[in-house]
Amino acid sequence: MPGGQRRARGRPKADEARDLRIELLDISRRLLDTGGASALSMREVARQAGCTHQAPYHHFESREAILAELVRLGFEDLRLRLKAVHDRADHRDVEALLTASAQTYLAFAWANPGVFRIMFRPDMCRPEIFPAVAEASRAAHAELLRLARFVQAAGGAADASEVERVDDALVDILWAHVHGLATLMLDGPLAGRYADDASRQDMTEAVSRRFSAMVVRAGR
Amino acid sequence: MPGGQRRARGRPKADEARDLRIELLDISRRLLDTGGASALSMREVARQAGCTHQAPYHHFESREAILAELVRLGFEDLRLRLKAVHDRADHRDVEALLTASAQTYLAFAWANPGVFRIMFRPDMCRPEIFPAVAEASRAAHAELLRLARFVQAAGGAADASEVERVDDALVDILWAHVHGLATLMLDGPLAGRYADDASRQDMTEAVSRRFSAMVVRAGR
DNA sequence: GCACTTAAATAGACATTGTCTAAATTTTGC
DNA sequence: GCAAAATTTAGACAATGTCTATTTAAGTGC
Repeated sequence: MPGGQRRARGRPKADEARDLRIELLDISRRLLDTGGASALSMREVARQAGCTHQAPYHHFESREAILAELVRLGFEDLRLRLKAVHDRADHRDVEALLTASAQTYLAFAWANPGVFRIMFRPDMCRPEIFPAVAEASRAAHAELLRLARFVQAAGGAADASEVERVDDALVDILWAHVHGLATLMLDGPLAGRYADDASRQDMTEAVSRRFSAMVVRAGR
Repeated sequence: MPGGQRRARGRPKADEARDLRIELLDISRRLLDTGGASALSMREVARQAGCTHQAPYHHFESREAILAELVRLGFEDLRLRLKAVHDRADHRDVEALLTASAQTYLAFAWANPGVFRIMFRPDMCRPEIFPAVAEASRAAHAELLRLARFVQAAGGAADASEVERVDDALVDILWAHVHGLATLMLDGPLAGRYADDASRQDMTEAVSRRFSAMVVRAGR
């Protein structure tokens, strides 16, 4: 028991209260970013939060529940970012919309590497056990479907709202592109090339532009 | 100690010898496929192999070393598959070559889901600690670079061997596409659509074809 | 204002895990 | 035939996830 004043045994008094839940999430995110999923241990989180190893259990049912909440928030964040791009965009320029969306996806992955890495790993936080995660994932996916509809409409020169049957292959191609790029940028053989912020910006822009042009040209 | 005859304490006699190393790898692969990385514990492997929890340490330095070997073999397998496609292909039809390569990548991921999932996770088996893994990864990457060279040559109507400066953005797009698709097929929102073998075949073929056509058309 | 419930934390225990060290037994090289 | 290497069992340890029990403070109904 080195120096640090021992916390009282029961519920803390009102004036020394804090939102441990938020703190735990922040610490977990940091651990995930710097050391990967294996670095996020319940006890390490507790240690960094300055509480006993059991305190977190009052706020989260289990270690997996912490991951689940982070993933849920991650999908929600991603969805909002994509939605913002969509809402602000000039819908007549589908190529620009596509480019901006791709860059947004990549920016999200870069800003939240730890969470991004587990967002698509059902073994890390099982969607059947955490339905809120599944729902958030669906919602983010829906945002991408909306984008695909616009791309399709641009190809067929129709209005986006009139596109009924979404072209699955196109959606797959779009999603796979950004997702694959994000993965490779973080952990793959491209990691080195995306080291500093400036070059990463350049790269993601170049690739996104090139890809969008390809897709739109193919649609015509 | 239920029924099962206890193994002798020292080195086993020659007639009851077995290649424990191979057995451990097989068991590990199975655990990885069915339960994810967290299901692969040193002790569970040992249990399934019918030895004590320390026996595996003679064949692998650590748990991570087992993962490293599986990943190394995975990259080697992937490289050989891609090389086989390349060597057998009609190089005048770049679009077909591209489609076949993409399908090969997806087929590999589908056949080795457990290993594939950790092949691009440097936190699971650190390349700086296992240089053989880094090398195998580089070699597989090189195979993809070769493919990109052909695609570029087709665009410029030049010979593949004359392509000097490889177009980074193009390589990124190619790799990202197949990698993203594989990830989403295994764990992402596309997982459901790729449930049975037949539909998966159809899907991967359709998407690969569509994508290849896009890329080749953009090159012209 | 007081009893009761709920909230939020500490404390201790347990099984499981990765890995270290030691010991045992067999095969192999000379 | 004997020392060295190979292959295994056995026991110990610290760290982890989580269970139960306990303690104290905050809210709630009468």
